Amino acid sequence: MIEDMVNKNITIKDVAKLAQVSTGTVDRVIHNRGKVSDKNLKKVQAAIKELSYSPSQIASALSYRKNPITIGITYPAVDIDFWNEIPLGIKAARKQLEPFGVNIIEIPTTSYGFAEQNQALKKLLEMDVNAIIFCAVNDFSSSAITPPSDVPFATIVNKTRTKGIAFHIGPNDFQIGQLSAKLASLYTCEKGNALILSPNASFTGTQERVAGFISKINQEKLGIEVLKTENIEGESNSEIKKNIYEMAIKNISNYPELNCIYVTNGFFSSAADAIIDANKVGKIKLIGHEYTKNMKDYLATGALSATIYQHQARQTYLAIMQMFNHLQNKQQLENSSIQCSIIMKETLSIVKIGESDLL
Amino acid sequence: MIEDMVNKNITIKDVAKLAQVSTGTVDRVIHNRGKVSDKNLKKVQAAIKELSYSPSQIASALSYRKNPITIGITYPAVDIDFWNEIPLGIKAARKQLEPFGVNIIEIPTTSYGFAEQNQALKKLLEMDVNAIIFCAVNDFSSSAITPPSDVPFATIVNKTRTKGIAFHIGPNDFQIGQLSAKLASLYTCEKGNALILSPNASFTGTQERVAGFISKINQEKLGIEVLKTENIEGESNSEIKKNIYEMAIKNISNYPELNCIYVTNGFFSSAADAIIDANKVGKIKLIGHEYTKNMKDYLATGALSATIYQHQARQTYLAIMQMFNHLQNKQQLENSSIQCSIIMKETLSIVKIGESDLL
DNA sequence: AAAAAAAATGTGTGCGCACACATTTTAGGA
DNA sequence: TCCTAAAATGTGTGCGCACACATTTTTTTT
Repeated sequence: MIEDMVNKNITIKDVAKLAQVSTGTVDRVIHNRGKVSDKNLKKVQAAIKELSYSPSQIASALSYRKNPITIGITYPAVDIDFWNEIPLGIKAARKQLEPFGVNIIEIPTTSYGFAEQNQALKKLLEMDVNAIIFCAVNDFSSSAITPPSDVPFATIVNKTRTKGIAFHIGPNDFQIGQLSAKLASLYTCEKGNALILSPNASFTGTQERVAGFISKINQEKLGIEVLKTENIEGESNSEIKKNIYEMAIKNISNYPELNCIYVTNGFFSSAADAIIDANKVGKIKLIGHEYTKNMKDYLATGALSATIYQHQARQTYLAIMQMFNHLQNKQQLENSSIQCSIIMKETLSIVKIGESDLL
Repeated sequence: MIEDMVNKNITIKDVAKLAQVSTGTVDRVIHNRGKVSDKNLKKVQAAIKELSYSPSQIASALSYRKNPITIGITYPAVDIDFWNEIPLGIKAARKQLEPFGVNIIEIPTTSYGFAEQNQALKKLLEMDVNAIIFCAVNDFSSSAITPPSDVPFATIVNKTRTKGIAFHIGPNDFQIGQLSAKLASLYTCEKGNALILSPNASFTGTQERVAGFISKINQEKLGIEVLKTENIEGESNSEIKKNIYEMAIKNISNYPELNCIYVTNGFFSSAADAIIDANKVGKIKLIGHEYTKNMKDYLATGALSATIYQHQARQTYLAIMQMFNHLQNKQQLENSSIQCSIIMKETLSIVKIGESDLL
């Protein structure tokens, strides 16, 4: 009774003693290394249960330093604010895991192409990483990308239908599409005539958002009519931006009643420019996605009303941390959706961005 | 050159070797234990810098287990959803820090009273805690509560003007008051006639929120007129709720043009009930604060439009973690504001609540 | 100048685990 | 039954640090 009060740490030794075996045997049981007789296996398992023993993470980590864990991550290093956040998450995870002797290898790709992504994956596997985090963009259910079978493989940002994925962390794009519709409704006082501009419309996330947006409108009396939906593609970012701008200008003049534009990703600024140039600031409400460095002015003037931000740095950080906990402490892997934030003029200083965003 | 490639861990031994002293001396320098000659002090500091050495957290933690860190926390265990979240944050921190041998002692108080809070503080100090987290409610600038001088003392939830506080983590109440005003404006299409109900109006946070709300309206053309501001007090929660309800009913009948109620804390449900009973659902928009278990129905029917939630569990968790990092790794302490979330029908499944909210 | 006190410095052990390696036990074959 | 291979079990070392304690050096006192 009194001994119970003394919060003595249960160690592998205690287990060994109770099970009447050596610490080596206990170790073998814990790590499923085999080479243990049935009799002792059961005794040790019983002892572990009775003492409710769990290995000390730090002692374990200290010991592991001899052959450290390596986690690989690949992502598109396309120079827009969206992707620039990924390395911030990596940096934070690296800092936190460095004392644990964890090695994080990052291989950025210069494009969204499957070929380059596959090459990056191959490189990581050649470097004998213990796990891989993959920034998904296109849905590669077509098996353009094949997750390795021997190494845990997780995705962030965009969900895919591919088999063999250990876990996924990302936004629920359908729901944030619905939320976008609600914001559009609020900003237009339930009298909205909306244009949907969908850049990179082939990406899974984009499609989900549009679906969510439409579904919400049909499902509830939000007072929004979608006048037109434009899918916008382009070879380069600048081309996409140009096309968005032109498409916005065109539709603004085509539809005098237009009072709302929904841009389904982080390219909203081109639409904002169009609204400004068409002298429609305040008259046309713009709803978009993500956080960009230059959005502050757009918010201040009202050229942009609100965006929904998916905290990419946090996604990255969480994925790495979960992978680490899995490798080191055998924690189970599970999908989780990331919490998204509404960014408006009034929340700009409340929402945490990028690195400041991790906890 | 080639040696640089081998990512050898720099240890205290390497530092000792370079500085031509023993590891014991290096240890003394690192921990400011004194008893080191000036000459050696400088040599060691130089060596640490040259090797850019930083102690291994895990090895340190393992060693510390001999006399573990204890963190004390006290909070009002008043049985409302708001305060019920604090223990969730404690639980999560405890789980994460348990392998580090950290002890977390919690002393709930049954009231908001200074007397009981002081008693809890005293108890914690008697138990030789290494740090204290204090859930502030009233501003105790009047020195009703005196932070101990020898133990780091942090506050969460409400900011106070008291001296000697190591750091504070909490919402920026003025800003969320401003955001509330914006939401009120959006939901009333810039044609708002608002009633402010301010329960526990003596609390710092409440006052700040009202100030933010009013300031935002005056500062921008939000199209809201505040018809009346009611400060509501009461001896018990049930009395406060009753008073809110009655005050709402009274004002609803007094002001036929009333179409918006702002409740400055988590007691919004009484106002929602009043709106329902007055048959004004949809006509009067209700903006409140925090998350409560029963809010889902209010949101679904439209009796409640939106609240702003301050993630109390996360505040608690972050405060404990920061304190731990300070004690164990000498990390510097700093104030930080918590990210708040807008809760509306459309975000209910996106926002993370309570325990699920920590990362 | 020797003795005593104080300051500075060095040494060694344990924290709990992982894993290589040594030793013992058991099973299999002659 | 004895010998050998295989299976099972036990032992010991290092991971990097904190801290008690032992030892050495310097300063002060007589």
